[in-house]
Amino acid sequence: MKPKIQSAAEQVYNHLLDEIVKGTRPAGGKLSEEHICAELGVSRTPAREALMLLHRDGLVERFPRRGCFVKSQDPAEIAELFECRAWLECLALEQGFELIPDAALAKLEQALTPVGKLTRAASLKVDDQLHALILESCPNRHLREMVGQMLLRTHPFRVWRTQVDAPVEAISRERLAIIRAIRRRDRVAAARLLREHIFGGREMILKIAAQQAAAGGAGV
Amino acid sequence: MKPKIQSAAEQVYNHLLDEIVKGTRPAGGKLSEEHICAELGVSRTPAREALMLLHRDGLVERFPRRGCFVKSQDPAEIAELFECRAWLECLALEQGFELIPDAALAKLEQALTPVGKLTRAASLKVDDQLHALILESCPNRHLREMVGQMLLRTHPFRVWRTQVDAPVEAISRERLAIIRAIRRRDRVAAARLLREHIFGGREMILKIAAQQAAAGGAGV
DNA sequence: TGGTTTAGGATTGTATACAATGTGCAATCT
DNA sequence: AGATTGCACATTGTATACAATCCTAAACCA
Repeated sequence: MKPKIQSAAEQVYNHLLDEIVKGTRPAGGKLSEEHICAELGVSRTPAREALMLLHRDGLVERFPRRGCFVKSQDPAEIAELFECRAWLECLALEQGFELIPDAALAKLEQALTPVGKLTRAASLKVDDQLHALILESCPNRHLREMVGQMLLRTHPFRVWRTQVDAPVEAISRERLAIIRAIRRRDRVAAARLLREHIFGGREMILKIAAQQAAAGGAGV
Repeated sequence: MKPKIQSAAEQVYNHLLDEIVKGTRPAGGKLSEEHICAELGVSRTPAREALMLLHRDGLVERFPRRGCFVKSQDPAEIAELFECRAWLECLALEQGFELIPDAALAKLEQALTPVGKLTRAASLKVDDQLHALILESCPNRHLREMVGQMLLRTHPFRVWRTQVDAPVEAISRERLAIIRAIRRRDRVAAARLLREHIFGGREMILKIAAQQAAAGGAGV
């Protein structure tokens, strides 16, 4: 493990990325360049660069001469986001289907075996690993990049689920079904289950968004 | 038409984008910040920003502390690029299938009618319009963005075809078949024809790349 | 009282100066 | 002769200063 020295711009980028993805930075919040500089102890140049990178990732909106804001998505946009992710991830799954190593799948299946008593954190971790596995097994680099972007953009919404009483066991069963379908190399079933899994997540997110809109008034 | 005042960074971006897409800047060529400044009469800050945007578009490679280069793609990468574009564009076509206005299709069909005597330029123009139509009719914004990126990244290779005696008439017939399939709302046929059309283009590009590799020695 | 205008402050866009790092060549040593 | 080390140069990364624009709000006029 080398210390991996990284530039100031990368540090700012990673810091802000982490905060946005984890939900620390509220959606719609302003990202003033000077404020970021003061907070992280760098000059405006790397701060600007980091904001541009976050804009590239679709996590930040930039308005010329007005500044940057953490991207706030209305329900329609969220729906489109998950829709697109479902398409692309299913595509990636189908393309790399034969390349997914059974050993990794077995490990994931084992991590899910006592489906009844899984903590939410453990379930989420397996979810990450499953989607990462699908991503990495895709042989087409461009598709990999795009699926990665979709995962990144939808990631901020995952924390929402922790705020609601998500049916952990049912969702874990969905994941298990996907993994087993891949293990027995049932292409169409795996793709269908994956799509349904992502769309199920979308519905849950949209439900929470509707609740928030009803409660908070102003959208996210 | 407002003059649409644009920032220095945008001007540099548009300028370089145009040059790269049109093939004026040779693939693999270095893009020195200072050199660009001197050429376009701006300072290094907007030049850097433009290079970052081109990097985002996948048209420029950035090596830390070493500089930027026009992205040079080996045949395997080119193949992957067109493959990914075919998948995404077919997806976009299917999603926006019913939304493609017949009037626009009719216009394109008319522009192709005397298939025998079409200039290469006219044929390319119709190609642009056809793919733009498919892109714009897709209702999912994220998918639109991604298909747009794919079109951008594959665009530099289109000029290659002008260097070879591409069978203009045959390709025009392919386009006509796609348009007619959409007009009669034959979903599966349209998707299949579009995929074959893009893959055909890929094969042609790869053939030329192989020729260039054989002739020039060093890759693009 | 309500709308318009204009000064003020704050923030982004751009230019430039400085610091850090990589590259290439030449001199030296084995 | 070949490899290696050291130095000079070129280029990128960062910091800071200046210019242009936008937002706010108070003052002004009808």
